[in-house]
Amino acid sequence: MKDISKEDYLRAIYHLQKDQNMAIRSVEISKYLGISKASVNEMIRKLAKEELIEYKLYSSINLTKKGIEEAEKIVYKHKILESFLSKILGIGKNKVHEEADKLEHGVSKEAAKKLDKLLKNPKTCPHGGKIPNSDKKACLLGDICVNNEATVLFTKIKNKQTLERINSLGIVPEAKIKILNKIKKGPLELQLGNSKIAIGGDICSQIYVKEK
Amino acid sequence: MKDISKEDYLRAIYHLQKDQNMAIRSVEISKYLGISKASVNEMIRKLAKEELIEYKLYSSINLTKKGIEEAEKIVYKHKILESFLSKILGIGKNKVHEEADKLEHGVSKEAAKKLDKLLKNPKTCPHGGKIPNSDKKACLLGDICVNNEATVLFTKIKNKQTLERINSLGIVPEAKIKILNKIKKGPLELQLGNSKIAIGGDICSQIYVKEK
DNA sequence: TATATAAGTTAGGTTAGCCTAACATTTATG
DNA sequence: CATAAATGTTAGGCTAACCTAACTTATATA
Ligand SMILES: [Mn+2]
Ligand SMILES: [Mn+2]
Ligand SMILES: [Mn+2]
Ligand SMILES: [Mn+2]
Repeated sequence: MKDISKEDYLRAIYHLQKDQNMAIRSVEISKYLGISKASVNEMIRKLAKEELIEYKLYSSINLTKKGIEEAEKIVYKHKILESFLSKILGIGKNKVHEEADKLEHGVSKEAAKKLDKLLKNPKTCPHGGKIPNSDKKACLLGDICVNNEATVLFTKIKNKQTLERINSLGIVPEAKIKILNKIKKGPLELQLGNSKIAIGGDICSQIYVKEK
Repeated sequence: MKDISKEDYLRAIYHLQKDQNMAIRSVEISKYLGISKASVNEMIRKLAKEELIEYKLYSSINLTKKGIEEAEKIVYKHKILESFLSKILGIGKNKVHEEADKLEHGVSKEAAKKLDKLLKNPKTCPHGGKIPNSDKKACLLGDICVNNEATVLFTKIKNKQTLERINSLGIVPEAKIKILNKIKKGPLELQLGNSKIAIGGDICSQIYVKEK
């Protein structure tokens, strides 16, 4: 079976980037997957060559739009399988991740959709993680039009200070936002819950969202 | 994921040996799996080293008892998965083999048993093949005691003429037999349907059965 | 801001599982 | 029973995905 490793890397990167809400470091993939830094480095280059991730020498890593698409396909299968194993087969929640990690590479899109339906379209996996809807594609916050609404996926910010600021504004995964106003090459005004905030255009191109 | 190839080889060998009711040739594995003769030769040696098959240079191949056990584990998973994909998910019968071929390596024994129960313990897969019961272990016909009953699994006969004779007596996979009499180092007398037949002791050690 | 520590890279290797081409042995058949 | 065809083996090679050890670059902190 092909691409098993690539799929595991993509799912790992997606998970880490969402978890940290920023671009990730290769050592984290190494720790998450239990694979040496050298091997991770090798795979990182392959994924970059396929334009699934953005990566420069000695720098941090983040998924491209194409990478998010691919990652969500496998995350979707993984979480649907976990739900199936847990809710329908009654297998312990502590065991389902490991088994889904194997099955995710073999299950077809068709079968995953049928499982989804059988489960009555769950929103989350047994561990509480959101099951992605890969029908809606990710884009950058800056691409959303005025008056439209979107959900934050995660950012690709590199700097920790910048991230702190963004997080403290409430720009975190799953946050719902509405674009209020856009000034050419200037800041973006948006509604987030009850508060209105403004974000620089440069940062807007570092935030992945999904349009509602 | 480890042992994927080995499991595919074991399932292929089990299928072929049962299908032909005799020891098989490596070229058949090659054709069945779409793998070169050279590669099959390589794997054959590994399986023989692990005592999963019996094999001598330039000779035919058959599963050992241990090999049957291992093969049945994967055949069981394969057919249960096919049944699940077909009957519960409603995936076309023409597609389920391919998908089960991938999933069989990742599904746990526990999950397979739960699927089995969910399906209400089917006896056959969507293509009509018997789902093996790996609780009962295979042994040689000669090992069965007088008055006991058994089901033929398959033979490990090498010679085509010998096989013809055995097949024509009704010693074919799934045949039910009862041992009527055993003469030390002599022939075995057995009941097969309405007829009583006698089989030489040498042949008895070439027929795998499962005791009832 | 110098230096220690962490992170990332490179070089060199291993293993499983595949391949083709050439050669050896067995089996089938005229 | 000789020879052609089929089957099996060997030699040599390849790729993906891993590894360790040594080295380079970036980051943290005193
Ligand atoms: Mn999981
Ligand atoms: Mn996996
Ligand atoms: Mn099948
Ligand atoms: Mn398989």
